[in-house]
Amino acid sequence: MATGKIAGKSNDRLYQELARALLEELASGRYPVGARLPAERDLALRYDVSRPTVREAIIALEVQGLVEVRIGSGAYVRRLPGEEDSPGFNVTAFELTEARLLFEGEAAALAATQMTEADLAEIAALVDRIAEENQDPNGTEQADRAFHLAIARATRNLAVYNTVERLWDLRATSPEAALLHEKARHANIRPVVEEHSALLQALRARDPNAARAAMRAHLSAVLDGLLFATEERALAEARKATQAKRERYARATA
Amino acid sequence: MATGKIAGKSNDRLYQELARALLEELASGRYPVGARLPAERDLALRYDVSRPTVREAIIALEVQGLVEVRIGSGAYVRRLPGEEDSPGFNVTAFELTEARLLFEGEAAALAATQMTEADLAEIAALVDRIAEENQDPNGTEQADRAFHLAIARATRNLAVYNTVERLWDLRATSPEAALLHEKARHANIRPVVEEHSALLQALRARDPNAARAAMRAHLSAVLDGLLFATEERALAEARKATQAKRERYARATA
DNA sequence: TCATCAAACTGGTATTACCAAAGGCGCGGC
DNA sequence: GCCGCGCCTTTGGTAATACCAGTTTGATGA
Repeated sequence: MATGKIAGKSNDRLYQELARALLEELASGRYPVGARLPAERDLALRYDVSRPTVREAIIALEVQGLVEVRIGSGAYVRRLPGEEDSPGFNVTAFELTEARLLFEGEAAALAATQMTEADLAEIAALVDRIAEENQDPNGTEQADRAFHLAIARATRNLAVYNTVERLWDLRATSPEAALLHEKARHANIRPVVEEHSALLQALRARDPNAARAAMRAHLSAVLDGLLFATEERALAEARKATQAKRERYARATA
Repeated sequence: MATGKIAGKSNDRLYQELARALLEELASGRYPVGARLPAERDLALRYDVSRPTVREAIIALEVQGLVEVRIGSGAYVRRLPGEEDSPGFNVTAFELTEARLLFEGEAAALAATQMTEADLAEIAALVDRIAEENQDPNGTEQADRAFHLAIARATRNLAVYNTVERLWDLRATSPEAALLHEKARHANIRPVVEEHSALLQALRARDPNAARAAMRAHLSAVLDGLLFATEERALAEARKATQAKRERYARATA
């Protein structure tokens, strides 16, 4: 038989060892997404444990969202381990900014129609703050982040806010992305303030279409800055691909 | 007694109901961090379930890091629910769908210009699959999810894909959201297939604006379904607020 | 007073049984 | 020959019980 008994010398409880063994089987590709795991009784035989133990292990996987149990049918693979653990592992700075361009553009549009006066005041204050901190690169980044998050919060939609916040934080996941952003930031502080001001003006007018356009223009400029800051040969390909994407998209939506 | 039997009319399995009941007890502050839960045998008596079921529920909590089980001693509260685990804890089904409407609309538009023929073929196949599974509500949901994720993947942007996937999975975070969606799903299977087909057609034409419109129409219909399925007075307020938001936004963007 | 040890308590695992849902297979009708 | 209905097998869901292995507690005796 392929599997046999589990190691057994671990301090873990049996169900934990079994869950780990199953996890490895999932990672090995033996059970692709959508595949059905062997029946509980079969697993019990294979691993030489009792059925309650098998159930405990499967429930552990189920709680983690790895498998989905259908009564009378079986346990099916829902997603592979490691797919969600590191959310944006390979996400590049370009992809990230492209996603922000699309999503935050819509967030700005929604915010323009939903925000309160208090939201507006907070956003306006943050535009000023980023100008004040123009010496400290760290403070600038923080103020920039606060500005974008304030707009997201003004949508009065927690899911939107949470998504925008996460996209911003994903930058920290990739060292290259963070470095690239910092590099691009050194070049141009002033344009950012101007773009933010334009965005604020659109929000003041409560014009969703103008707000969307302003946010897209802003992040489009950020994307340009990233492309400009890219010199390394390692990123040249990604840069080229990104430019091609933008052109294709721009042409089709024109 | 405070606890008594568990509701019992849910579609959840017993261990899930019990886990939820225990979760509420944790949230209520009855068991602060460090406190010991009643013994498995006691819980079994209190909730009128068997000990294996109690164990399954405790393991579900343990996997989520909420309790820590010490052999021979008991299960101890490790941290309270909602402290760190669920990013969008209070996100409602309405907020979630609204966010998806905005973001997935843009994802569809981008996908229309970036997807490969293979992407298109996969998406087309998933439209058929959801029609085939129209009897099995569980299979329908899975096919629906796969369809939306395939479109996100066709953007060739990992950040976009990841965001869409996360928004979908956030549904599972909130029991009410999942329940509401399931309820709304029972009413209308056919429209979903038609809307997906319309979306596919827009993608085939590689028309980003049409794709965005189709996706927005689809999720707008989903949102309508959710609003329709909302009867409980507890949700009435949220429903009203959501409708007001949509009207305000529609008026401003018209 | 303190060390020791046994009994009670607690979780860990196995076994068995029975129920309900799902799915496959064959029979029978059309 | 094809389609549909129903039985029968398979699968997960739950319960009941027993026994083992750690932990805790407290009673007992030095």
